[in-house]
Amino acid sequence: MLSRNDETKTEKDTGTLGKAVAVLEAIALSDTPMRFTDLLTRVPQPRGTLHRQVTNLIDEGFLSVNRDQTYELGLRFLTFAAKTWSKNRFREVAEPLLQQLHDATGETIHLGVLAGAEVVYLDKVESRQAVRMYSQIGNASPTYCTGVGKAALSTLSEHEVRLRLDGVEFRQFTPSTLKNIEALLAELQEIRDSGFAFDRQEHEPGIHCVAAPIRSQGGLILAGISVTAPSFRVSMQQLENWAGLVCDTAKAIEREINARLSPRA
Amino acid sequence: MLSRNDETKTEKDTGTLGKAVAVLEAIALSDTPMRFTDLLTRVPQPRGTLHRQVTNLIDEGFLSVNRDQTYELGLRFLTFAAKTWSKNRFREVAEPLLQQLHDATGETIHLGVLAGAEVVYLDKVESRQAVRMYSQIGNASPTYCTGVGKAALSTLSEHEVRLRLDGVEFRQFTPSTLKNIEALLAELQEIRDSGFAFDRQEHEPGIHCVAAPIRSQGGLILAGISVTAPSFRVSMQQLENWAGLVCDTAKAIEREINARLSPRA
DNA sequence: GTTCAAATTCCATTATTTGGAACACGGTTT
DNA sequence: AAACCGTGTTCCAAATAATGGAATTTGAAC
Repeated sequence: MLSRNDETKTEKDTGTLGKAVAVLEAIALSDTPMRFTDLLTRVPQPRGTLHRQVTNLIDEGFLSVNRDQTYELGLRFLTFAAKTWSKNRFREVAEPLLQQLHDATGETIHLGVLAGAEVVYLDKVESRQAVRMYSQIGNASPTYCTGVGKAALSTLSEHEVRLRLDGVEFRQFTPSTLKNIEALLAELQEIRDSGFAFDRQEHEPGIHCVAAPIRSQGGLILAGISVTAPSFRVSMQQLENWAGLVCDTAKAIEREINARLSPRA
Repeated sequence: MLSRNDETKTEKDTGTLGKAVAVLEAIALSDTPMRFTDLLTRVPQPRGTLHRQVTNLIDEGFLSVNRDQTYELGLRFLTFAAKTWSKNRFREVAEPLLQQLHDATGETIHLGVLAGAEVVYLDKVESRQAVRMYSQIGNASPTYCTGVGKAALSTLSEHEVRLRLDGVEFRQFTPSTLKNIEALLAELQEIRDSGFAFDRQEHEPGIHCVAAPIRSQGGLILAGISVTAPSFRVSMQQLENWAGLVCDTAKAIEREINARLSPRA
């Protein structure tokens, strides 16, 4: 569908709602507590306007104020997220298969889906809940340095990948993080050939993984699963040995999803 | 715009935003997948209007469409929730103390805050992650049948409680669920006297707990913590023994919060 | 190929948001 | 005490974005 400006990207302010979201993002992205005036400097809006928006967001529970007049994201997000998560059909279908993969490997399993230029983690299976709960689920990570991200991107054409990552900066998390879009495209081609992706400590030092892509609903959902492990305990060789298993699981999830979602059941 | 009841409580539609939220709630509350026409029957809006609202919500990532044209809550909620949770100062401060309480009792600890007539769980500490992650955190439960809920309510006057619970139906989850506001008020008085609350299998059969209230930021935050256990393993007597510990922890959290939040640090 | 219901788009009307400026409040300085 | 300043809050005519009835497209079933 030909929208207003199609050639570039998703546009900014979807009217009133878009502006409200801009406020929420400003608060979400800052790492220091924000007072009203701080917000004012980050959101290009006059005082009166911003104040009313903030008030509305508070009324709806998407923001809350501390006594020192700093703002925090509101509990409403937790409530909605709980519903989002528990009712997500994709996650629901994948869950038992992720569990199987965990049982087979003994390592942490991630399920992530592509959202714009990032990958959002939808589920995680691990034995000991060492890390706190929301630590990973819901997290948005870059695509270019994660196994799941690269796997998911590999289902797209070079052109589509360029479009999607347009303007994304290749932040160097570790020495092995890919440097630019060309390096990424080259690796994506390898992934297309082999059917699976590695993250060779590209996002976090000492952590690597093997991942496989999932493409569902005729490309509406692009996702991936991975087996993640610390490099001191699990070798690259071991990851390679798991690759087939990961791919099989991905394919199985794909089949399940398409079976359950294609008809209007 | 003549709203129904203006003088009593918070009103409904905070303009455009409120309507958008109404759409999201309609989708969140239904247990069956919703198509466009289904939505139309639940949200009192003309086709054109609703359609544009839905489109905007999709653009922002708060909704997503499946191929069969059913709607789901979008991943954006997970992303925001992850931020909400990890940056929540209250939770952050309480966390180590909850952990201590868990170590001392060996049972599941909940931290919940009052939001309107409900209590939303902010954190949970348990040894084995038997239940899946979003199972409890972010969940909104009634106040009148949960330990945390009753504890939190006990910090309010009778009048305030009546206001807050105005229009809330006392759903009978179990035989011991409180029947009405009078029964609740009577019990709240006992809780005020003793300083702690019980949930005597009032929400879920076989599950009971002991809870204590937390009041912070001059009443801006009303919350509670609880030690929850299955009744077959932990007796009411044991819960009573823990009551003092729970109260102490609640008080400790209260002090921590007030120390950290009162000045404009 | 036709039919029908559902989803989507259109656009003049209308209601809501806007934003500048005035007001209120708490703390600090003269 | 009084003037001051940096906040946050409220107001209201003007501007803009949302509205909703009707027309158009889509797509599945016959």
